[in-house]
Amino acid sequence: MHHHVGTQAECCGHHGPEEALARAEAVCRARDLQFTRLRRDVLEVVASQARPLGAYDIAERLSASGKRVAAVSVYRALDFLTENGLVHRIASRNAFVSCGHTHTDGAGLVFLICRSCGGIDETTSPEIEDQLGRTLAKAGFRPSSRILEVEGECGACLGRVAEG
Amino acid sequence: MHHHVGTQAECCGHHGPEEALARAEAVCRARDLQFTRLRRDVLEVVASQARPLGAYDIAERLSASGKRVAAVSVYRALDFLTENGLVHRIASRNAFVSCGHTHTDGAGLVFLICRSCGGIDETTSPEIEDQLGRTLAKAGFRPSSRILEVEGECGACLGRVAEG
DNA sequence: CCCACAATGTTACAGTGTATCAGCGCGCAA
DNA sequence: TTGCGCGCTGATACACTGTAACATTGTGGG
Repeated sequence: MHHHVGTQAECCGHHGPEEALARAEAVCRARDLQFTRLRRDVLEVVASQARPLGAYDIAERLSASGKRVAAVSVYRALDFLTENGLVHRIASRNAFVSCGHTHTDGAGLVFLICRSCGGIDETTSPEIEDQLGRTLAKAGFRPSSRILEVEGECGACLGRVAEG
Repeated sequence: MHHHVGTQAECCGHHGPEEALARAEAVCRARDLQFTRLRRDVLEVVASQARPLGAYDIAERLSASGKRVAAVSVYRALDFLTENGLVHRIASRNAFVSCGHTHTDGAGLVFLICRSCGGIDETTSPEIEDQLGRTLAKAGFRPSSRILEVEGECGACLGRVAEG
């Protein structure tokens, strides 16, 4: 399950950076790819937040620790990470989140973005995938990729309001 | 039905500008809103294409007929049109298409974007909506808006390749 | 050591979207 | 008719997002 309270009072499901880094290392070792310092740092920053971060935001955070990191470098690292399913781009926000799944293959993801806390949760639904497949087949359309992003209020924020 | 061949050899379902303009006029009259010249022109340009157009692209086309139209004006018109469900923004492309439905309320839309011809088709699926609703309820998430965009190959382009 | 190649640094620039303020048009009240 | 208010448009400037091009560094294999 990807619903558990994080260590930083986040309101949405969120895996910490350790888990993301471990998975990234494993993936890169398996595929014989370089998990370089920059890529590691970018992933760490992204995974440290439950909400999606913009590339320039990431660059700023990385630059805060002395050595300046240009946005273009961040973009390259993000390209690498997204290609390998370690982070996802949120089209409706021009921002990035670390992937919270031990990756099957990148299909079937649903992103739940909370308007109140800005947090993002990632889930999958075979049923939706099924129905979408049927709908596409009926339309004679062969899909190669898709995005499904929902904006609203997450359970934690709804509960918080209810309590007052 | 929103699947019919347009008059300009488009490959995807596409309603011409006349229909879009007529609907826009009706909507604005009903809601007591101003369907100004600029808004009309922007909608006409957007509706004349089966593929999504960028705001700057629209501005260029409008400027072609003598009088220069700045991008900012186009954005304002697009804001108006999207707020009233007359055009939709395609997040994965940073572009806009005219709405092909007599609008229920804006929910449940699925956009099919063809990689080959660049055309876009708009459809709805109550079944997907159902499943999505269930998935969100299970996650304790209250949705306020959503986007579902699929990229791939449309039927016409698949057929064209098959024939050779 | 040297070479090939991948990754990063740096600068410049293109594309997308917004803030701000000024001018314009039009209805409406005095 | 004049003046006012208000929404729309024009125009400039700017912020944010993303990419191209080329130099430099690092890394691994001959």
